[in-house]
Amino acid sequence: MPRALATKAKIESSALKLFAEKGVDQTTTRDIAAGAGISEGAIYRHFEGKDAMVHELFSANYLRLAGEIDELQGRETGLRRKLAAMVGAFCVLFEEDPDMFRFLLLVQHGQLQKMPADARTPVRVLRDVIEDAVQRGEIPAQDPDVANALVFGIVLQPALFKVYGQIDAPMTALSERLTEACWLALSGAAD
Amino acid sequence: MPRALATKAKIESSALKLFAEKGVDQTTTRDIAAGAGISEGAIYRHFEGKDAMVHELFSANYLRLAGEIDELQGRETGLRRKLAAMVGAFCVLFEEDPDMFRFLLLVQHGQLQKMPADARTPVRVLRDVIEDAVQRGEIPAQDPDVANALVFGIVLQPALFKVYGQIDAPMTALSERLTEACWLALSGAAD
DNA sequence: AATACGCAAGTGAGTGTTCACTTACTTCGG
DNA sequence: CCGAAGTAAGTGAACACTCACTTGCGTATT
Repeated sequence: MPRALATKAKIESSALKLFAEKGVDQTTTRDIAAGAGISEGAIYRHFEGKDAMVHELFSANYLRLAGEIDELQGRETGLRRKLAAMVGAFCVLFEEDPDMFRFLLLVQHGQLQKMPADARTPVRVLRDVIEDAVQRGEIPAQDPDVANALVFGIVLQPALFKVYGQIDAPMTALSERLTEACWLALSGAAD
Repeated sequence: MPRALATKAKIESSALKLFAEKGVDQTTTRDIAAGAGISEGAIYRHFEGKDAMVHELFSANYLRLAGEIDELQGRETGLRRKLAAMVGAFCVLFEEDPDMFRFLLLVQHGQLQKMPADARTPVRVLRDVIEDAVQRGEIPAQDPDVANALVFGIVLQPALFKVYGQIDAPMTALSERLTEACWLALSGAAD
């Protein structure tokens, strides 16, 4: 890896960790530099500023997550199997890098609006899957945005509880339970 | 209302609105004073500081919410009816004061840890209801924390989507749909 | 193969601004 | 008339960002 990219990666990893730990506003550029083992000024060789850094970090990780979920979902047929694949992937990724999810959950409030309207986000990926399932008659007709929210809630809230230490079990152990809950919530719609 | 209480209420309402709109860190004590129509110094006659104000605001509203939900739940018998009462109350309260919920959702990350461990929070209220239902054999035995997370996710995520403008329908219109989803998620447990 | 050159990367001591909070003083109400 | 409530101009600290300078690396030249 070229020197520049290596440094940028060190900055990103330090920032992500600190942001997840203390929040963006409580993390200073000094902290980030110290964590990365470089000087404060060096940050500005790689990022336009702190805000741009947060946005870049959010956008890259959020879209990558969408891509991975979309990829896995595309390999399966039928809503039930697609759900299992997506939920399973989310759980594995969460266990692999909890800091990243904590960061995404933490800053989403401010960042979601800054995403281009046509961006392929996790929200859009899931929405498409649900609309397709309705079209095929796999689940009853229902408001796709509400259905979307139900699935997101069922998956994200346990992750949040895990972050807060309110759930001990690893997310991967909950994968099937969550998939089943999503399936029931979507098939039992009386909309 | 005595003058002092009236002023404090004006400060609280201004702060809550601004916090919900721009986030705590992007809201200055100046903004709050301007919104309340008083001088900046006056804030410090009523609050120890900004941090204390945030905590007070969070804690009071969070516990009041728990109290109201608990009250309503206590009047019903059977998990199904208790869920309907709690979800319904949440939806009505959300419509009445969306800023407050946006505020609670926004600052919870930082504030939840500061709550005393024995505080009667919404999380505890719901947990008790679920454990009781398991005890009575109304739903299968299951991890109460996971069950808790499912219900919270099913109710909160649609509210979040509403805050983000991703759902148009008023929360009150979703009340029954959400109650049903909670019920299905809890009864269909294969834990 | 050795040297010189140019530029990207890195440094760290500023710098100006913003902001929470203070203080000395005034006004109001019972 | 006294104490609580309110004011407005500070004050100091923190912080994102800059700038003048140095270091290190790839490449071209001899």
